[in-house]
Amino acid sequence: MTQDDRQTFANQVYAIIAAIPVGKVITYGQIAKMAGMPTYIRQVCFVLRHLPKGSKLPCHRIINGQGRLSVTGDSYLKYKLKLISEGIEFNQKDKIDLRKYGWYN
DNA sequence: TAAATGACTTGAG
DNA sequence: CCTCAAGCCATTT
Repeated sequence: MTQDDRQTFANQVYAIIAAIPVGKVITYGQIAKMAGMPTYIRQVCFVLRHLPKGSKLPCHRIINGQGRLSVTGDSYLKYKLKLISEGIEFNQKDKIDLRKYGWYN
C-alpha cells in the first residue's frame, strides 16, 4: 500500500460520498464496492473517521448495513436530525428503510 | 516485527 | 431485537 494508493482510495470515497443524492443514504459496503475495493470496509471506516473537520461532505448519509447510524457519541443525534430534515424517515427502532432510501440498493 | 484498533459485516443463538 | 464471535485490512502503537 503506497501513499498514492491510499490517497486514491480516499479520493474515491470522497467522490462517492459527495455524489449521494439528497434524501438517500449509502452503506459502508456500497462505498467500498463503488470504490472498486469490496473488502475495504474497514478502510472506508477509517477514512470517514478521519474526515477533515471542515469537510463539506454529507457524511451523515452514511449508515451501516442494518440501516442504522454507526456514529458514536453525540453526533449521532445531529446526523439523525439532518437526515430527517432531508426527508429520510426512521422507524421506531431508529432504523432507516434501505429498500426505500438506500442509494442503488 | 508483532499486537491493538476501528463510524463494519455476516451469521448463529 | 440483542449479544457474541469470527473475518476483515490499513493504520497506529
